[in-house]
Amino acid sequence: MTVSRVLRQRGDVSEATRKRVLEAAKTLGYVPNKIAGALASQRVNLVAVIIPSLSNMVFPEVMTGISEILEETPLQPVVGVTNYSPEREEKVLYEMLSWRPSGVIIAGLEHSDASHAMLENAGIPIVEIMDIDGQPVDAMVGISHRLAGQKMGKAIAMRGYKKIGFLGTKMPLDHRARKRFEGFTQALAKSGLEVSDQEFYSGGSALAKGREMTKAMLDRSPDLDFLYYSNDMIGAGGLLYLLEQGIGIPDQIGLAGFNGVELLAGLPRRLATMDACRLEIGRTAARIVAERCADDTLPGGQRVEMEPKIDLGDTLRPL
Amino acid sequence: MTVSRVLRQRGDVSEATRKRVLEAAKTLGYVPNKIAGALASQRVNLVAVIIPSLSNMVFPEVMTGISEILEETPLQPVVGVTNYSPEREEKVLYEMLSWRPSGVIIAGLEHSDASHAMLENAGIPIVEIMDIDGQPVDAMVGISHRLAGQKMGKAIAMRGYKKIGFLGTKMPLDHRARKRFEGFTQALAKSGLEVSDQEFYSGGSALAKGREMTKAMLDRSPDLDFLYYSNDMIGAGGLLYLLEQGIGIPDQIGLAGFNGVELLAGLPRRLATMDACRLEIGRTAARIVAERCADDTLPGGQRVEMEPKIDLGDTLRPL
DNA sequence: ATGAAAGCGCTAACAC
DNA sequence: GTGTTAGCGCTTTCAT
Repeated sequence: MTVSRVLRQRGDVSEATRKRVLEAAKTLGYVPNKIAGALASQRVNLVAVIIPSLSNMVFPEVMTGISEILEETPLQPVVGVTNYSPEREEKVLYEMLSWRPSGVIIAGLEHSDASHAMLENAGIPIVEIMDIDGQPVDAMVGISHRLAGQKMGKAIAMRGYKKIGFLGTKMPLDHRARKRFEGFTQALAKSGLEVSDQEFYSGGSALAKGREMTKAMLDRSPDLDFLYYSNDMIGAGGLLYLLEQGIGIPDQIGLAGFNGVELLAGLPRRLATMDACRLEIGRTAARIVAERCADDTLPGGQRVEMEPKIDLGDTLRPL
Repeated sequence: MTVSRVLRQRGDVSEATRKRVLEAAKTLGYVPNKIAGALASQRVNLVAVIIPSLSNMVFPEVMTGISEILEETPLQPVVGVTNYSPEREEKVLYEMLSWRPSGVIIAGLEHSDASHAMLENAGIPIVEIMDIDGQPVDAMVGISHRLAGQKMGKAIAMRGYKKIGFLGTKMPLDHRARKRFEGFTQALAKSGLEVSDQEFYSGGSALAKGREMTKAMLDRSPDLDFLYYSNDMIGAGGLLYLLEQGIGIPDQIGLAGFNGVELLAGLPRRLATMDACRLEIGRTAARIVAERCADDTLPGGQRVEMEPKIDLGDTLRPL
């Protein structure tokens, strides 16, 4: 009836009745039932955001970018967390799709067959984020992690480091970390270098792990002159450890991490790192979804590649 | 029809037809429409989780606890973020309630009148988390931040520190930080002490801010012998700064933070802190919601107080 | 064990 | 400008 019209502020309603309705709604504590509304209108202003984790700075920052943009639209983000498990991703995706959201923003390009099928058939804008080394279902926005690894590998080789150690997460399912590593070794190979030692961890405080792993690796391979960490948090742990040991940075040993987490700003020495453009990725993905929801004649398949910028910090020797 | 029965695996369905239905569903790529289901059944397996922020370790950990418990139930968490703004909280709450969730888990005890009214009238289990210094709408689980502040104040006074500085967030809306501060000054007062200097920040990298603020404060008040930080991140920044300056910790200056973030484990010195029981709070809140959803004859009004445990670390002098 | 029918609380399209 | 009506795609209840 008319009530619906005023609550949705559309159509022509006289000022008088609108006032009456609004007042009645307030005194009755009326909260519209979106379920019924959505069913009737075949419209749900929810955007499913599916990410692997909330506990490492990176995805919260992506979320910030997404929320920021969606705030100016009728759309609302709903997050689902997969813990880097394809099975959970499948389940979460299924759950979310069954609410018929207006769009999906999902981290990564690799999904199980079933997830892939769901995304293909959803009939809504799908934006795969973070990574662009692969084939998207629809739109994608991110950086090339392979390139990011290459850039860092090249920067290290150019600076004359020779004996390089790699420290990372033991995450066969973190495809982006894997691609970075691949790019990294590739770039080293071009300069005739290779990774001399490596160590992987899982779980626990990243800062503490970085410290332990660094100690373990240097005890084992004291001749290393560079340590490349797969994320800034373990890199920070390593940095603190080396500083304590009085090891010369960046001459005796150089260091680099990945991510550009703002945490680093407070460290005694600025760790070299590479910005993953997380905020901008979130914003761009949200913008794509918002635009395509607003105008469904728009074509899909957008591909936005961001440029991962290297931040030299103080832990690489000068050229 | 029958299809509904097999998909929901209830009622008596012959094995033969079940097979047929399942097969058909798979080949058609059928995803049930939860909207229609929810409307018809008046049941929505969603739990609204409303928190102020995702970017400081603390709420992700609460989320972990919640997810962990809900995973074993049909319930699913849906998070909304308020950025410590009562207006946004109101909006987020309204949005979420209009989806008729099965329960609400919301951070804090202070809400706008409108939010309060919505919570009271929602007719579903409401669990207010983190804080127990106040009057809950329904259930609450958390710690007493006032007590946490008091405990730390007492510990400091007992150890003979006299000139105490406080460094915290400039967050008039972070009621928990405020209550901790109140408890803290109260405990100091009991020993005839007071906060000699204080400084507040907002925004930016907490680690860097901790460093800057510590420098600023010590430049201004060089005679301070204790610094109490409202969170571990700025505390860690301060610790790193003091260590660099070669200041004797904990003798010349003692330090303490708040939260027990696992980050600390990797620092060169263990910052004294106080555990806020975040994981356990998330778990308990989820358990309450799950139980009450499963059996709606259960009474409400649960009150669970956790014990904030002090962790002496290495930055308080011994008794 | 299966089918039929009546809603759930809205929106959309159409009368008035 | 306002009221009326017919669904939206399920679940539920009641027949068969």
